Amino acid sequence: MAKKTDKFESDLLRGSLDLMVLAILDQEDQYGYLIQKQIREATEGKVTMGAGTMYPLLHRLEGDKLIRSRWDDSSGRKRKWYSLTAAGKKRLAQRASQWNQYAECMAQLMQGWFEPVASAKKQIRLNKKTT
Amino acid sequence: MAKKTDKFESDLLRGSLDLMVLAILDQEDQYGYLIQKQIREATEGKVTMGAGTMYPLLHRLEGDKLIRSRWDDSSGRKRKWYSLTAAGKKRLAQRASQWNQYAECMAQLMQGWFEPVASAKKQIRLNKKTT
DNA sequence: CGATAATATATCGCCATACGATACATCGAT
DNA sequence: ATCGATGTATCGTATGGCGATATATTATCG
Repeated sequence: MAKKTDKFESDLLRGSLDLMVLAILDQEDQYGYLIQKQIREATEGKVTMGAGTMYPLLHRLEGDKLIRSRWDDSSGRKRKWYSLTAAGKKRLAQRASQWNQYAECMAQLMQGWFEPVASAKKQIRLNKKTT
Repeated sequence: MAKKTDKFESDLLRGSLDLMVLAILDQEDQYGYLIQKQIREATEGKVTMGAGTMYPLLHRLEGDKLIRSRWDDSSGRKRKWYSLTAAGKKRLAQRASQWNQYAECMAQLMQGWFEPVASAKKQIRLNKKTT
């Protein structure tokens, strides 16, 4: 019914949004609002995380000690900055590998329905090793 | 907590199990129990769909007119065979394309954390076009 | 022949989580 | 003063995968 051609269904995002956030925080520290923006821009608006998804997720990750937060209002604005913990980095590696395997499984089952993922081939930069 | 290294978390499956089933039914008609088996074997046990997931999903797809069922007990066993409808084929194309795009988005965001998906490169068979 | 496992479908309650709505506070610009 | 953007937070709802459970039939093995 909903004719939203340019946005993914939430069930597709489920179970990988945490991975996205972890990956973004691995690059550099961010605060929630920025992460939202980053995801939106990096995916050309195809993946959007509302605040109602973002903040609970961040709290969950912090509760699991995968990320750590600190308030900073030195720039006028009060912002809660998050950074990856060691456990977070480890989890990121796990989840990235898992996602990768899952994508392979899908490829296996979706033979004939897959177009080659051009970007995935070109933009791989193995500057970090998974596990 | 759960140390299931060789099985994916259910949230990862969420939103793509229907796609799997659709893709399998596109190849040939199947009944539930068989689909379960197919998915399990095609993914080397890494993706397993319990009956409590399978049948409700099948019912949902049928309710949406994406698949059609017919009982057959000519082989001794009573089996409910499912086949794709025209709407189902269309949906499959949509969802496959969507998955593909999503995988690209992930690749975008996960730069440096992706290993090359070897199988995805080799086993692509573009015998059908998406959209 | 009786017991057990595999086949086959179905449903129920639980629970995690993505979402929209809403709230609230601050800052810059008009 | 007002308004929009920034920034964080929480609540209720809906969805759907999961384990447990039920039920029936068939095949197998002792």
